[in-house]
Amino acid sequence: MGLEAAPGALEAEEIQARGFGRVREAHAAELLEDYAELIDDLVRDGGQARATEIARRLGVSHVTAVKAVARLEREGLAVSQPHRGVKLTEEGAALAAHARARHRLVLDLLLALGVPAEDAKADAEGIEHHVSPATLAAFARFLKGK
Amino acid sequence: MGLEAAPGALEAEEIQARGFGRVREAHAAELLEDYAELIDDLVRDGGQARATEIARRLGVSHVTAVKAVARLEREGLAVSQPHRGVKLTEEGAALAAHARARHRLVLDLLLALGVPAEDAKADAEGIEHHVSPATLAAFARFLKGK
DNA sequence: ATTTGCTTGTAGCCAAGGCTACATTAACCC
DNA sequence: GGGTTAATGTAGCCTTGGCTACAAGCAAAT
Repeated sequence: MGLEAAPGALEAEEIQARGFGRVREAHAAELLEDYAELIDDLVRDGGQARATEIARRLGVSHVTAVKAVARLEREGLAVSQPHRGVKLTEEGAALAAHARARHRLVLDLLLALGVPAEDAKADAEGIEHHVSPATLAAFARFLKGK
Repeated sequence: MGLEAAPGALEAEEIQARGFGRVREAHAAELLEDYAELIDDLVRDGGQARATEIARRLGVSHVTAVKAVARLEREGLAVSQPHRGVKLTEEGAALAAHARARHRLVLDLLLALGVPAEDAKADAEGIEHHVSPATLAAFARFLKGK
């Protein structure tokens, strides 16, 4: 593979495969982003992000939340002390900020296109993780030019 | 939970949790959709959908593709004979048609918003699975009114 | 200071979606 | 027909993201 004739068709297939690969990577990243974003939210308007609270907001068991937090720590995005909640590191906060901005933009776009608020909120949650910078830029352009 | 005061805040949290739950469900469904769509493609313009070819297009090992096909069969979406390729059942074909239409619409929307073709293709692959009927309808409306 | 109750932690399970390495089977070309 | 090559299948492993059930810790009320 790689040095054949008929480059058109082959390229298209490779782009397709790459696309799927990208989706798989996005999935791996999205959990971290969701957790980071939520922790940031909780700290902002509560001062603390407790595992139980995180679990409740995400609709998962506390164990799942704790495991996810452990993963955040492993990746250097958060720190937590046993009974004193979770805090984001600088890197984690940056990730959260980025995710939040993207989320906001996606949501605004959906609303601008006339999607009902509830659906827009729910869909934005899923869509945001699959929006490349190029697409995000296009969204921003559209919203500005409106 | 459920009978407290301050219904506003609680409701918002529940909507959030529901949104995340929806995303998780979408993930479980999307693999099936991707495979169904691809199999449909391959059968259309090749007559056959072989496991190896599916694997190549998706950028995964043949084993992974075979396992996914087995899951499609388990769910009644496809049938396959050992060395004679995979075919979609009626239900599988319906799923594929639905996924294809949605995919097309998402892609068209991205293109209409000025996203470069390559990025649009890659992003559509990820976004399509998180677009609710309401959002899809809004996309269609926008494209028509353009 | 004890009890009671919420929050954390631990153990052990499951399915999905990946992989590599090895075995088998079909197909095609002499 | 026999052999080579490519497609399938099988075994066994890993990680993620879920779960339940049980154990331990902290805090607050009596």
